[in-house]
Amino acid sequence: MATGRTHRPATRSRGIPEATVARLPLYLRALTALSERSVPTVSSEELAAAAGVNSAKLRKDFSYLGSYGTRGVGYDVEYLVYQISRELGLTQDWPIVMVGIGNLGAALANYGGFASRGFRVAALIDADPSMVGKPVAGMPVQFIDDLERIVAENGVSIGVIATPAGAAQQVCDRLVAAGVTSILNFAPTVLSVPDGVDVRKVDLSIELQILAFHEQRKAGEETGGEAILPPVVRDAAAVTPAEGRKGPDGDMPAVMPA
Amino acid sequence: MATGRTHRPATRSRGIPEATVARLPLYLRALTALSERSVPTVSSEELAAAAGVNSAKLRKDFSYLGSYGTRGVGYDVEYLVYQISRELGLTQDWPIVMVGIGNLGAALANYGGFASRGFRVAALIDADPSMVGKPVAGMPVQFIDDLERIVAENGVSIGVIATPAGAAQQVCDRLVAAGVTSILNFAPTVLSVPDGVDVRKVDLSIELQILAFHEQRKAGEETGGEAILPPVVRDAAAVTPAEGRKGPDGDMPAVMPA
DNA sequence: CCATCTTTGTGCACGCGTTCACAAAGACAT
DNA sequence: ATGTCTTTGTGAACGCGTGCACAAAGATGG
Repeated sequence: MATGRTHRPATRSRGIPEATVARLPLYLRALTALSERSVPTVSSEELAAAAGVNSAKLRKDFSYLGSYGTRGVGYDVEYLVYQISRELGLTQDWPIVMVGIGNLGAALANYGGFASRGFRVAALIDADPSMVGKPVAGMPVQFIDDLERIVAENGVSIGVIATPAGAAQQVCDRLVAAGVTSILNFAPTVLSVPDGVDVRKVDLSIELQILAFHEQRKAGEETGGEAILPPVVRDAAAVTPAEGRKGPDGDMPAVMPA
Repeated sequence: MATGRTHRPATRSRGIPEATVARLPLYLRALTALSERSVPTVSSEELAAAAGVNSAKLRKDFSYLGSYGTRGVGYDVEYLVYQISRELGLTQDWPIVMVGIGNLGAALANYGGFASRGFRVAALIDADPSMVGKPVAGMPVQFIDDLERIVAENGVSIGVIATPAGAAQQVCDRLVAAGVTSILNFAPTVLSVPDGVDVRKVDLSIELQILAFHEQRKAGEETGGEAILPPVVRDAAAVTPAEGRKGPDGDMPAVMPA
């Protein structure tokens, strides 16, 4: 299992930087809102504020796409919407399959943001026979045995995994074998995929843990002026790693199960 | 500051790099799995493989926490689980409130990963009166008017927003005013918060759009050796931005509504 | 046509994060 | 104790992303 290469070499010289690509949807959303209000043009300063980024960063981002602005005026909203949409590949229709129609999967299927921007849910797939046929988001759930057929018949290249962690890798393998080359993973697991397959990962509990870290730091700082030592616990488990290797001693607080 | 002979981690300063913090939950998950299988020690190479990262990166990440490994052996699993948990602030209990109990909010409330690692859902809040009192994930939904009281009584410092986009900023303002200093936002909006408040954002459609970009590039590359021009459309809207500013002309494909 | 004003596009410097490569440190065998 | 072997911890180089600051470009007005 020497796979596991989830990140790409990113040696695209004339490519658009990853960080820029990640912001393009942000700009697109802000521009769409302006478009709906029939705003004809927008300056980098205004658009940057709406997207929550620095204006210099925004201009540099757009410079990778080309010179689409007019100096002294700004950017044409409609034109920019089209250019970014095209760059992101949203001018075409992307059929996607969603595997794992539990609580989260059903919520995602119902989530409007999925279907609204060029993405079309081609099928909902689950491994639970009692789910099969039940309508979710106006669409009958299909059995996982049909996964390969569904992917092939619909030309699906993007899959969404919302299964439990234990099933995710297996589902991933089947999706990849069937021809899917991009995966959005909601299961709390690291997926191994061959080269050429992109995986993006959304993990709810990880985000919370990152917030908790910052929250703890804030709380620790306002306690006093201590700048070096952590605020609280520093006594228990303050042993050297070597001697801490004994066997079944459960003095650690059970922080989590899975 | 580069003293060669400080046996203590003096340069621990106080700042763990953001990128490292974002990976700590990943390591923690892998370590927890090892712990459940009663694996006593693990090498950086093995753990890195399980977490899907480079082993050098993992060692450098751990070096920010201190010298918790044993050369020639590896890391003590239980000890490392405890150290990372403490660093992330997971040894304490974090009460959180979730606002917006629609499809997504209900799914999140039911999602085990939330409650499992030191986080406790203190309250579910919604603005829809018909939702109030209904049990979701074994907990009655409360009305949004009680938001401030709930936050204060439970000492909540972390809030999760799963409302529609239109309501997110308003809810955010109320949470912040009530004392919440960390927000996890699932609504597709840019939130404005005062300094000192952390916001993390999970946007499902943005992730899909990023995947679509890479997917399009893959498709374009395998078409042929064209290296400069984009694969397809290059005729329509190939006008200068200046003259494209006319009024109500809908020749752009309607890519999305909201 | 010229002057002025606005806003873009970008060269440049800087800081962060990643990766390599290796010395130091400890385990283990003899 | 000594040597060998394994694995950590980290110095250093490198590349990417960010933000500043400004010249170029075009609009606008006289």
